[in-house]
Amino acid sequence: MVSRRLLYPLVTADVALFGLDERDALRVLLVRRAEDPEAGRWALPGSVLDPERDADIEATARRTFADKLRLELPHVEQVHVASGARRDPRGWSLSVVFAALVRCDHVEAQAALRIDGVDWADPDGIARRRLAFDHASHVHHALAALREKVARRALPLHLLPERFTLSHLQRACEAVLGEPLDKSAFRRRLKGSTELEPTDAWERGPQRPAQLFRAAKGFAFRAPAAPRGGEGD
Amino acid sequence: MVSRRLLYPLVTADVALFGLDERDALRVLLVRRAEDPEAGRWALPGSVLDPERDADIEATARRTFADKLRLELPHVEQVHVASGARRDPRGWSLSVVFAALVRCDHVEAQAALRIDGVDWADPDGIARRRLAFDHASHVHHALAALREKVARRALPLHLLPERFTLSHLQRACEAVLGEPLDKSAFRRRLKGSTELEPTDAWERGPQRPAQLFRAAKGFAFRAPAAPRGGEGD
DNA sequence: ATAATAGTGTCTCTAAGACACTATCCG
DNA sequence: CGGATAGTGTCTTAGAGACACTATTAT
Repeated sequence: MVSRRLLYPLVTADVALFGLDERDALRVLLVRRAEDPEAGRWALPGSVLDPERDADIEATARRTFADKLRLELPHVEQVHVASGARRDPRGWSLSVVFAALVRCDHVEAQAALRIDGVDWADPDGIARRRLAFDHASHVHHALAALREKVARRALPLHLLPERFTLSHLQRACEAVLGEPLDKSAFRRRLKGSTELEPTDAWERGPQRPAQLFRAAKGFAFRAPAAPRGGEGD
Repeated sequence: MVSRRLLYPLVTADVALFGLDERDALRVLLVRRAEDPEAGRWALPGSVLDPERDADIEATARRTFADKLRLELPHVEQVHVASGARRDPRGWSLSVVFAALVRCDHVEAQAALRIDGVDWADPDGIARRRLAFDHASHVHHALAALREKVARRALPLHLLPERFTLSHLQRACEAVLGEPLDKSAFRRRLKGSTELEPTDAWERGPQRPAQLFRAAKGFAFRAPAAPRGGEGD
């Protein structure tokens, strides 16, 4: 084992899966590890690369959820690479960190393979939870990337149900950014957006009905081009 | 060999090193591979991870230049991860792509270990050069990341000599973006910037002298915060 | 009626684009 | 002087922040 590891490090994919709770607060999914290393500790869900099954490292990330939580990931995105000899007791390792967004209600978070607990945690309170390995840093990177994108006007529609009100979308953005947005400016921006489509449906409640919107065809969670010469990827 | 590779993939760091040529056009450094796989083909410089020497994967990237080109990298940044069974004939592999900026004149590009040629290539003409492996895609990712940052108002000072004029900086930004910028707006932006410091020195030539500037202490190649709630990392 | 939320109008401020203008060197 | 590049001033426009306002439901 050791001799192999000298040439070929352990490669894993870890996923920071974000969702909104019933109060529309941002949450990140943690699992409690049932086995060593770091048994009993909370961590991001992740898997070791299996070259026989995984077409690429993103497939490893997606497989994590098929195996452990029976869940298909909608939007997955590379965020960071952490590597080194000391981050995992098993030796030199490299983790590709992914960020993903999901509707919380889509998830039946059930414990599974090598996992004996599942929790939707407050991402800002992560520091106090002493996560396994360097996963606190992973959460930090993923959260920063997510905030950056939303601050740059990407719409986190993957956090919302298929149809949603503009107020709900605003709450989602506020949850990500951690600060309130101005309603008028927010809606002004969306008025001219091609990423949103109004529907005929209206949400009714104990107040004025709100129009429901949905993502336009071909929607992707991307920030629009920068002021000058921004390049799409 | 094969049995190892089933569990532990080949891990490499590839570097897209950008510089400006004597006409201030953007260039990316390519090397010609002297050995198989892909012998004779042009590629990005890169190295296989050596867990005994490399503290992390960025160290692998930096070592590439110490070994092959006797060059210290100033600014290095993760850009992308490419992975899969088919991108390298040796089997399942994972490459972390880094982008780096350097003053061209700092580089004596000399062929070295396993390299029999070195060239500063036009990054936009890369498609025609049929690079080794998936390195054309690497260049594309690195260039997109670089453009994105400069479009978002990060200053690519690492492309310039220690002291430079505002016109020179503008040419550097234009080279990265591939389009002209307005002089007045450009300078207006820099007037209030804390990233630049004027010096007492002036560049003289066959025209009006230009004031020389330098990077402020603690300068880093980062885009300023987004309009609302942008997070530093 | 009130509470609650949806949705709009308007004023101001800032940054940027466009572009003409002045300044200072060399020869 | 002309040629070249450095550096400035000014007009206009687009977008965002602030915030007050109107609209429509349930009870």
